[in-house]
Amino acid sequence: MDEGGNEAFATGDAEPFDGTGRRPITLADVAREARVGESTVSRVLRSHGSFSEKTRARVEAAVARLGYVPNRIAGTLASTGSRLIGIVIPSLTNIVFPDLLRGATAALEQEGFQSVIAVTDYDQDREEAVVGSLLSWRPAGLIVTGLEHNPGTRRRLAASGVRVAELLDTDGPGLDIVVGYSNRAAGEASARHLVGRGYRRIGYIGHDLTKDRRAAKRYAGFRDALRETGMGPAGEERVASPSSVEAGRQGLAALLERVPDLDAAYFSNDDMALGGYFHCLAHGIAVPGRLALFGYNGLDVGRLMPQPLATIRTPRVEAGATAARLLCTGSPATVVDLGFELIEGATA
Amino acid sequence: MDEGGNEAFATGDAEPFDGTGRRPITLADVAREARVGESTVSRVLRSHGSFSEKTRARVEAAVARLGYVPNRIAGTLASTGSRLIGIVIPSLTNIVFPDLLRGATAALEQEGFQSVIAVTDYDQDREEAVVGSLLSWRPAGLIVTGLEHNPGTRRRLAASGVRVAELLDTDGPGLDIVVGYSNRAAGEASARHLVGRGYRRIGYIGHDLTKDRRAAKRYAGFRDALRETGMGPAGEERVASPSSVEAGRQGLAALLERVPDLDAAYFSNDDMALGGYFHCLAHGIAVPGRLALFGYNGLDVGRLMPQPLATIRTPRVEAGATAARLLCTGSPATVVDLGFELIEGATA
DNA sequence: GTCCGTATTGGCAGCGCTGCCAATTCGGTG
DNA sequence: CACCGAATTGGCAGCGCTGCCAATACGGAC
Repeated sequence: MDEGGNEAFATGDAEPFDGTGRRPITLADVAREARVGESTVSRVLRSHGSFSEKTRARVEAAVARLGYVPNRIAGTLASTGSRLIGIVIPSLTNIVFPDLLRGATAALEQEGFQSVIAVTDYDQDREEAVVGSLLSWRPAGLIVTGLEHNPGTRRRLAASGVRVAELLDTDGPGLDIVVGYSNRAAGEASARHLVGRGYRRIGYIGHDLTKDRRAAKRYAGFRDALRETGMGPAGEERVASPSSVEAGRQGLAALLERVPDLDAAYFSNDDMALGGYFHCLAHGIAVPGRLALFGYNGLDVGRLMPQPLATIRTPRVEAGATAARLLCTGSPATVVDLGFELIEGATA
Repeated sequence: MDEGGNEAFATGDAEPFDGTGRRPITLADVAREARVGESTVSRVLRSHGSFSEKTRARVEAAVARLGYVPNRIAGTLASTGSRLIGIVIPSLTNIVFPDLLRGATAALEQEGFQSVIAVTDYDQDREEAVVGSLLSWRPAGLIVTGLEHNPGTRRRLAASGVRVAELLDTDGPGLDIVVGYSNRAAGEASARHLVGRGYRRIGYIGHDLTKDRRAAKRYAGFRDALRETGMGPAGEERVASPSSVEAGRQGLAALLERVPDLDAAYFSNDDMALGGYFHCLAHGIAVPGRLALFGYNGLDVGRLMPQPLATIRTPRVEAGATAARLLCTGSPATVVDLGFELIEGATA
């Protein structure tokens, strides 16, 4: 009607009219603006195939002039594989999973992939649901945590044919790619270390092991290694909540109540151990003279305690990065054991 | 072959053959299997439009038989709006951002949306890049952190017409939806609280404020409030690294070296304050008798220290959830100030 | 039994982009 | 100056799904 007389109507074929937020600009608009074919624009934008320098400049100028943003939804649908990787983690509360995410998203970005994340709250049924949800985005790959999945999840993964990387655990058979370390061995190493340092009344303070399978494996390794020495745990306390500083503090308090002559405490992770340390500080319990403390994960906070925490450092960021890289590069199925490092610290 | 005599081969008319990893199953396959039209399948799967109970059952049976997983890429392209929300955070190292993510993804999931996250490392140029990248997924909305963005980011956001929620800061003009609290007011409240408790030689220990704009605003509020009382900070220490327990410990050590008669330390956040607390423990500095400590964020760990940390609790999870909900429901532009809570603790 | 309004249903044209293939252009070569 | 292989380029058919609209079925009211 008025000037130019158009707007939403893509009437003839000559209505670029990017305007101030009307009809979204498409690749066809760019092609018209640059006076080249659509496929040429596509080639230039993806630096794929051949085109002259002059063409590249024309296309780039048109893109800039129109403020064109490619539509990856359309691009993904048209091409074979997507550039998405789904990441499934049990929790965002425990810093180890953001660490894993950090490694994965950094590597993914480098390879030109984007990540979609989902959280299960340590619930296998929720895992099945979010895996289904992620699969509907037709990702190039999926990163999941641990090796334990319910049958529905396994079936969906298998049926989808999507590559899968299972992280942070190598104690058991994997589906495809496995990147991590042995939680069982970590538990054993912790027990042996404590025994080697002369502790004899060693207790365990853990959280809800039915949900956190990797913590359960560490516990099993710890317990079995202790039994091999003929002693076994001097006492155990399982807090019915997820792991946290608070759970560690309460757990140690409760255990000491029941087993006053404990000389060492093995916690299911560093957060719990930090809670235990706070309990000791608050109650004047000398560490490690009266009670030794041992954690798991090797968090920064443990290193900076007045007495550095004895713990096991796990390569979480590296595991995320490695898994991402293997998925992006289409590695064959494999198991990568990144190992762990025992940190002697000063609390045990 | 065996019982029932079907399985993979829906021998219909032309090679359905889902088989074990062959041609992916599409909605058309389901329609053929259920002997209904494609649009009917679509309607049933989305519970949208009308169809008979008998049809629903037929379709659902076919879906189950074939193990069909809808392709959201195609669905999104065909329909108008996507069910994706992009989330841009500066870091995954500081637990406050996973907290924000937690609130947002939980609310998003409830509304049937999925989140795509990107990390900027506190770099505005990287923010511009990741915003561009997220926009190419044509999200229904974007959640970003803070109010400061470079011109390129603002231009892209405006041009895209996508709804935006800016989080964790209300000190300044927003683009669209703003959910958070005043960092400036938090800094002021901290300063007034310390002054009110009788401290007079109050120092500041912070991290790299050129990148972390919200921490800079807290500092400004803190400094200005102190100046109003006529005293101003007794000393300042800026660690050149991101905030961490280590930075707090080193920062306090350095500041005490220069200003030995400090009677209180205000940290840019709880992680830093925890580091400071560890320094005090390690060096026998009585808290708060000899030195008071004040943090920011209200992390769990602070509450569980032998002496609960004096700090300000911020509603991070709620901010994420609120922003997500406002975006999903298409709320008009608005500013939601969630406020904060001063926790007296025992360290100041 | 006929007719009409409503509940269901199917057909098909795109959504914006990529992959394939044919068409055109460009530089030498003989 | 005609000719040939390589480098560029454009056309167009889908990718799998949704939205629109026409077609059909159903269920009383007459």
